[in-house]
Amino acid sequence: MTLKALYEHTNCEECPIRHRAVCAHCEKDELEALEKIKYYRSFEAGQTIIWSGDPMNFVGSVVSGIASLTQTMEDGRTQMVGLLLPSDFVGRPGRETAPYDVQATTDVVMCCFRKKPFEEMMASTPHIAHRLLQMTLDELDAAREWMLVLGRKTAREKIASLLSIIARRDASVNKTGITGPIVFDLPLTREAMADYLGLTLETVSRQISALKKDTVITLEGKRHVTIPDMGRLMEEAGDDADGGFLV
Amino acid sequence: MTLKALYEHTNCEECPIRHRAVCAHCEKDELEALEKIKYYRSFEAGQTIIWSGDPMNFVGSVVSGIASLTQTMEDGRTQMVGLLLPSDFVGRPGRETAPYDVQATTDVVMCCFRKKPFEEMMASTPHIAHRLLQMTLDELDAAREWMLVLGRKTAREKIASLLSIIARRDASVNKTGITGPIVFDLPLTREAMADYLGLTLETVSRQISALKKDTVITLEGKRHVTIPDMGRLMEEAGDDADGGFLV
DNA sequence: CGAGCACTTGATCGCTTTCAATAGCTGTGG
DNA sequence: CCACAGCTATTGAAAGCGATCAAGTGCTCG
Repeated sequence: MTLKALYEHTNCEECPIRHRAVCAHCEKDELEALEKIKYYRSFEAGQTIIWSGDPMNFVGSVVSGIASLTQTMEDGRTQMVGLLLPSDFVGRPGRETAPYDVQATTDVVMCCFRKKPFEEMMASTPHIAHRLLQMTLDELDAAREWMLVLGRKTAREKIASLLSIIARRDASVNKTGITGPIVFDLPLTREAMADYLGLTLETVSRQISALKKDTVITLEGKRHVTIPDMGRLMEEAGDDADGGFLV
Repeated sequence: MTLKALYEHTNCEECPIRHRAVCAHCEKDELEALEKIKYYRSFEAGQTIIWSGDPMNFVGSVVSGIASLTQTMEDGRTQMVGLLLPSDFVGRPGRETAPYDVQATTDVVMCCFRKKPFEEMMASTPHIAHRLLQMTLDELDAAREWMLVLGRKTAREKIASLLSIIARRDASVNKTGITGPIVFDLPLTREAMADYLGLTLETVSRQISALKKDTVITLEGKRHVTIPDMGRLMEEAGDDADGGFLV
């Protein structure tokens, strides 16, 4: 697999997620120890990385691409409960089986560690445990933010909220200022957006069309989005346009 | 305040949440250090413990009673994003201002630490940091479980889910077996349940009446609930009655 | 050119909300 | 002791939003 080969010999110092991942606070010697037990795996878009209920032999970080955590009810209803971006961590030290499906939404490369050695490292390396705590607290905040979206926002507000999150992340990665138009590609299908937002894909499609008609967004093709006025989008999301960027 | 006096001199060894709270893994000497910086505060039902946006001077554990984390939109829509039971932790080390309102749902007693000394303790006491990581991961799981409820379940299933959670917790606290009827008092008003479930209080009331009519539950007064058949309730919640108790 | 997939759009249905009236309970004061 | 305010909860009727069912578009790939 070409992607895998691409990452096979990357060393941690040059890793694109070095400063944000679970290893962010590690000293040089700690990094070397991690380097010895890490390995890369790549997954194609659509592939299931881990099945809910299966034993988890490894933990790891998303290096590139987007993965999702999904819960499914017996009758097939599904809800996405997490969106994993580069640097996000997968797996819970100490847990035996996976509680959710983990799926590659785009092509994904992960930096993996077998669970046992990683747990041992964690016990002896406070920097890793501390960083993991920080990241988990951030994820908890994000999950709670999303509970407000799921529980109380209208379909239109839900779409605007999702677009605003993706736009903000993109602006922060690309160091684009928050003035002027923001342009990005949607990394999710309509169906994935629906699973994230607790909607049907038809409703997602309709609301995107409506936002387009009202010039809150512009579309080229199905996925390429332009946000002419970020403040406007955040109003549509029901967020306070002032406070929103502090997140 | 009498409640406060009641807890003023409690020592940690006898503390009812000793084995579950953030201090659970502490050794005797670590506990003594914590003991020196702790203090108790009590709050009456309905009181706001912390206002969203306010500086957080302390962190702490719920000793008794129930508190809730709530987010509010500008137009007044509110969503509960966390239910804090005894032993649950409030506050995030390293954070300056509170992201949510924390409200006392019943009378509440908290074991508090000023933030600064607690952060210092945490840095020097891996047992505390490790326990906090565990607890945060558990909360994250609970939040994600709730995202499925909010995003994909019907009103009836939402109510059944909430009742089943409360019933399970009660059964585990009281060491009641899971066979035979379960009896408990609802600690939440209809409005609080609605805020938790992303519903209106009218819908909550209607669905409770419906579950009563269908003998899934029995009510004495407005709050005293009997669950004759837990398996039945879990079916109504849309959960797998087999797997559900493993949580 | 046709199959397959992602997406859009239309029409209708039904669940939850909204608006509104009422009941039951508790505490207060004449 | 009763009247009444204030609160929580229930119930009814109507409206609205998103789901469901269904058809059709546009694109890519064999």
